[in-house]
Amino acid sequence: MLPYEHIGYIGAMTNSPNDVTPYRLCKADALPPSDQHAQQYAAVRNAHETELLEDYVELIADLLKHQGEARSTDIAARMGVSQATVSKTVTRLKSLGLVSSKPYRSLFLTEKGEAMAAMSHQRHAIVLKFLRALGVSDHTARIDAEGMEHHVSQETLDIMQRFSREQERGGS
Amino acid sequence: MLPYEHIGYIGAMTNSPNDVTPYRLCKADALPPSDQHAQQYAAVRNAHETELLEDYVELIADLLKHQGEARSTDIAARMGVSQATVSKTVTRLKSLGLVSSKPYRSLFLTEKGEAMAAMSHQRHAIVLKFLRALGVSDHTARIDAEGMEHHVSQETLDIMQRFSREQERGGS
DNA sequence: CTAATATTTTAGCCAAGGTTAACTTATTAG
DNA sequence: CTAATAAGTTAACCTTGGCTAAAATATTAG
Ligand SMILES: [Mn+2]
Ligand SMILES: [Mn+2]
Ligand SMILES: [Mn+2]
Ligand SMILES: [Mn+2]
Repeated sequence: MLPYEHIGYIGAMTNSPNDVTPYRLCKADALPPSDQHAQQYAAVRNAHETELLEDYVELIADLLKHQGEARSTDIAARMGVSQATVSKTVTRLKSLGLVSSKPYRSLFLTEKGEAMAAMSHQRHAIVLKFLRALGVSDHTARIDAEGMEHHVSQETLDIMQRFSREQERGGS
Repeated sequence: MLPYEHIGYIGAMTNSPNDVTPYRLCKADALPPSDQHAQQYAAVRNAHETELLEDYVELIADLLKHQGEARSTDIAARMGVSQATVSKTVTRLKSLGLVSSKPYRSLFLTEKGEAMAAMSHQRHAIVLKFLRALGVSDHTARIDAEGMEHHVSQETLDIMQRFSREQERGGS
């Protein structure tokens, strides 16, 4: 399958009345049709809604696994925010049925929370491994993966995984 | 340079008193040191602050280039939000010195706005091209790029660009 | 020129995610 | 056991980025 099959939108419909744009001028970087463009931004807004929740449950799962318990003071330190912020977000996580806890006590994940944590963790790992396989330094890969992970579709994840696997074999 | 040099954090310092985690159990996916971990999240929060601004100036530049003017009604349609939302965000862009306009008239970019738009556009283009070169479908690549672009460091961008270039030559 | 329509702005609302400061509860030292 | 310290919560505040409904301005049709 060849890349660059759909470059630009030469034949795309445009409903603006003053569409006198000469065909030749905007070759490869014309605007996508309005509705598709809107879909792109909507997908990003969508990702933003769950981003923080995913990071929290992932971190809580990691702390439970590696430290035995997930205290909100650790979360605050690891996230680099105040404890008050953690407290409020945890309240939200509880109201969403992702986390359970008694006041002043350690945190736990619900079934739903564990499911989300597992998926987030796997996705995070795939992206991180891919970036390292690409040749990105560990430090940078970790930073980029933390943000990118929330904006990578399943299709791209599959391709990233395949790439890492091939790299692993054929890697010099 | 071999990948997977720094896997995990076996030798990392941990200051938690109840650190009885057996060495063998958490091999490849131990938690990074607290301060580095916090840096990751801080970088993401940082990106979130400019994300929308970047998308706006980029879109405004695109509209100016392809349609001759940037009306807030077009922005609203392309972003998939209400005109009121656009109006408010444009007020913010103006207060940040990125956009200029007279009331009820079309929008323009300041020098600063154009600079930001140029950088954002280039970064966006690199990410999109990279995803297509990887083999991701055009539709998915556009969606993923719209979100990923804001979380990709210069180091990774350089590597993506090199990858796309090599793909272009050796591509079957 | 006037009336209808389209565009832009404003006002009032909301949720998320951050802050500091003050308070409450747990844990630890003596 | 009590006092000091650590951890967690709550209250009050802020900015961002959404929304709807209403008002103001521009543009277009007749
Ligand atoms: Mn993650
Ligand atoms: Mn993340
Ligand atoms: Mn962009
Ligand atoms: Mn974007």
